[in-house]
Amino acid sequence: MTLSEEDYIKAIYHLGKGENTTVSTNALAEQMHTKPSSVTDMIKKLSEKGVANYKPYKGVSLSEYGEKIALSLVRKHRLWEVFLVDKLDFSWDEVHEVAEQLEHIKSEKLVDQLDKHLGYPDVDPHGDPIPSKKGEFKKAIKKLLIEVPIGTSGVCVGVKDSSAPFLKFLDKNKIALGDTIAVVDKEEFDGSLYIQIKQKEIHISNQIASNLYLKITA
Amino acid sequence: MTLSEEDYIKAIYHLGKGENTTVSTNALAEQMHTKPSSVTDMIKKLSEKGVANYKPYKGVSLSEYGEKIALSLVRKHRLWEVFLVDKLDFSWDEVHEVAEQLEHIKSEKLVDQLDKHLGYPDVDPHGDPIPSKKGEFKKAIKKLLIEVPIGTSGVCVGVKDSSAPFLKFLDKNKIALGDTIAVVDKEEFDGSLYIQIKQKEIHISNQIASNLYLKITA
DNA sequence: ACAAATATTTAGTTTTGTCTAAAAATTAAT
DNA sequence: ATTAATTTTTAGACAAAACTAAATATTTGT
Repeated sequence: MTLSEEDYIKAIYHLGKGENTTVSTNALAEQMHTKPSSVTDMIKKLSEKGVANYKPYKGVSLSEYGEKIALSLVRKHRLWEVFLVDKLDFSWDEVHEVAEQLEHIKSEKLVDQLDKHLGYPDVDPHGDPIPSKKGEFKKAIKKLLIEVPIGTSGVCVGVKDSSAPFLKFLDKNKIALGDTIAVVDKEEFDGSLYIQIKQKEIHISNQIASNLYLKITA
Repeated sequence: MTLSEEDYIKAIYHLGKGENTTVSTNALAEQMHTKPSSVTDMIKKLSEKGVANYKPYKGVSLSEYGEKIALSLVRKHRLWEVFLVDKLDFSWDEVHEVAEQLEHIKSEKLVDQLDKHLGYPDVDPHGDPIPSKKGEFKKAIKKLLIEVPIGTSGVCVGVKDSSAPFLKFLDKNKIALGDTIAVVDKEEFDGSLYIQIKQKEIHISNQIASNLYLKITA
C-alpha cells in the first residue's frame, strides 16, 4: 500500500465508523482535502486491489481485507501517540500530526516491540482504544462523569461548561484534559463523587461531575 | 523536501564523504538503484532548489544548505537506530531498514525529545557518530583494537580473521559485533590487552586484539 | 591527435495521484 | 412526473519520479 492509499483507507474507515457502511465520494473528498474526481479514481483502484467495495454512484465501503489494513493503521497511530506522550513528553494535543506520519512506517517487529515497550496500553492519550494485533477492539463512548457507574475509569476529554470559573476550578484541582479518572464511589446524599486522578483520590460535587466528559471503552 | 529528494541528498552526502567533493552521475545512479538519466533529472532539480551544485558532465556536490539537510537526516537516522536497539531490543543488524523510513519523519520536537529520551547518545549502534542539532560531529575511523591507545573506547565492528576458531573464541568470551569496548591497559611484556566490555574487564592476547576492528570517533 | 570506449544528457514515455471542465446519473422540489 | 439541483463520473492535462533509446561529451588508448 502506498502512503496515499493508506490515507484513503483510514478515511473510509473513519467516515464509515468501521462497519461496512458505505461512504459517499463527496464526503471522502472533503475528508481528504481533495476533489471528488480524484476520489473516484482512487476508490476504483482500491476496489481493483480488493481493499474496497465500490459501486459507481453508490459510494464505497471497506472489504474485510481493507478493514484489516485500517485497523492496523489505527493501531499503529494510537501506539505512537502513547509513545509520544508517555516517553517523549508530548502533550495530548500535539501528537496527532506526528502520529499521522509514524503510522505509515512498515515493520511488524517495530510495532510489536513498541507495544511491549509501552506496556501493552489499551487506550491512547485521547481515551480511544488501541486495536489488538489481530484487529480486535472495544468501542469508546463519551459520557458525562456523573452518568458512569462506580468502578468505571476513562480519560477526561472535554467539558460541558466552559466558563472561566469552571476551568479555573479544574486547574486549581489539577484536573486536565487527557487525565485518566476512575469513579471510586458516589455519595448517595448529594450525588457527589469520589474519584481517583493521578494516584490521588479527591471528592467532587455532583455539579462538577455533570460538566466533565469522560471517554470510556465499554 | 520530498522523500526522494531527501534520499538523493543522503546519497550525495555519503558518496562525497561530507566534503564538497563532486559525485558522478553514474556513482549516484548505482547507489540509488536507478538509471543515470533519472539522476540527471533529479540533480538538476536539487540544483535549482539550491541544495546542490551541478555542472553538466562535471558531477554534483552539496551546497552548504544541502549539507545541513544531509546532516539532519544522518542525525535522525542514527538516533532512531539507537532507539531501536536500546529501547526496542532490535539487534544492530536489523535497524537500518527501519531507520531508513523513520529518518524522514518531520518534527523538530520529535527529534529533540528522542535525543533526550535516549540520553543524548553520541554514537549509533554501529559506532558511527551522531551529528549534533547544529550539524557538528566527529569522524569515525576503523582501527584494529591493537592499534588504539590506552583509554580509547569504541564499537566492535568487524573481524580481520574470520576463521571458525576465532569466531568461536569470540562467542565463548561474549564478544559480539556492536559491543562497546574500552582499552583499559596494555601488557608491555606480550602486548596483550586488558579491555572493558559489557561492564566486565577481560584480558585478551595480542593476537586476538590484532584481529578485531574497533570503530572510534576521534 | 584521433578513434574507441565510457559517461552523461536529451527526448519521449510511463505511472501515480492530482486537477479542471464537461457529461451523466441521482435526488429533490414543485 | 418532469424540471432543477446536486452528486458523481468521465475525459483530458499536469507534475513528480522513474524508464528506454538515442544523441552528445568526455576520457582513454595507441
